[in-house]
Parts: sequence; structure tokens; C-alpha cells
Amino acid sequence: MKTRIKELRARYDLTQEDLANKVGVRRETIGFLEKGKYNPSLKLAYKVAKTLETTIDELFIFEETDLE
Amino acid sequence: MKTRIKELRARYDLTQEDLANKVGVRRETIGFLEKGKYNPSLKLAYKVAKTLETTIDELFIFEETDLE
DNA sequence: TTATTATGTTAATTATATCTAACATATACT
DNA sequence: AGTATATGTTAGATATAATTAACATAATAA
Repeated sequence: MKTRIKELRARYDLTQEDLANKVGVRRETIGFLEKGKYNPSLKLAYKVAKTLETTIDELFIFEETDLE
Repeated sequence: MKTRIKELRARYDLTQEDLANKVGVRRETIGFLEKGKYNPSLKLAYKVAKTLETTIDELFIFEETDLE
């Protein structure tokens, strides 16, 4: 799964830690999400999307291999 | 968090078990999702949305209290 | 150089989504 | 009446998301 978190975070001039604080998670969690290292909960995905003023479907890009 | 799973599932004339089989999870998991009993992973949310030919943002409706 | 800031990454722990199995209930059909 | 189907719900086990803490690296600034 790919994500546009890093791109949008840069647009708002936020560090991983800034975004983590706004969302209410750890910096590492944001880092792992950006790297596609894990599959977040829907709630977390929603919070990140809302913080970056976008939608879940815009923020996370699924590929066929993600369906397995 | 509210969801339109039940509504869309009815539109496609699928039982919980039918949808579960298509998505690759247990029937109970679909039941719990419909009842808002838990917060699915993004991947599961995506699979359900895709199976019901909709988007995550259309399928799951967040409220302010879901952000806590 | 040294110090600071932002990010990467690992390992161990905790929290929770999902599975599994079982049983209950309600509805519809014969 | 019975049987079958669809859903509700519970409890325990398993998988994994997320935390915590620590240390590494790269870039930038003093």
C-alpha cells in the first residue's frame, strides 16, 4: 500500500513528530505508515486524512497485491 | 462509527456470509463491522468497499466522538 | 568541529482486530 | 409442529497494530 502522507505533510510543513502530535500517535507510527510498514486501523487512517485535510481514499493508494 | 455495509449488502442481495466469503473474513467479522463493534484495519475496510463497489469514505461514516 | 533537528530502524511490550467454535434467536418454509 | 437459513453474541486464542525506549544516520547550523 502506498500513501501520500509524506507529500501532504511536506505541503503543510509538518515534521513526522508534528503530525504525530496532531493525530495523537507516536512519531514512529507516522514513519512506519509512510514507509508502508503497516496497515493502520481505519480510525487512524481517518484521523491522518482529516489532519491533512483530505480523504482516506485520496491519502492511501491500494494496489492489487494489497488485496491478498 | 457508522457504516453503510448492511444497506449496500442488501442492495447486492448478499448475506453476511456471502460478503464475508468474498472479502475473505469470517461472517462474525462482517456482523461486528455492521454493528460498529470494532474499528477495522484499513485493508479490510478497503476490501469491503471494493466488494460493494464503493469507496471507504462512502462506506464508513465518522462522527466527532470517533476521534477520541 | 560540535550541537541540534528530523528521520530511520530495531526489539520488546501492550492493546486490539480477527479467528474459531459454540450456542442463541428469529424468520421463513414444508 | 418441524427444519433450514440468517443473524446475534459470547469467550478464548492468535495475529498484528501501536507503543515505548533506545540508538543510528543524515543534514543543517553554531
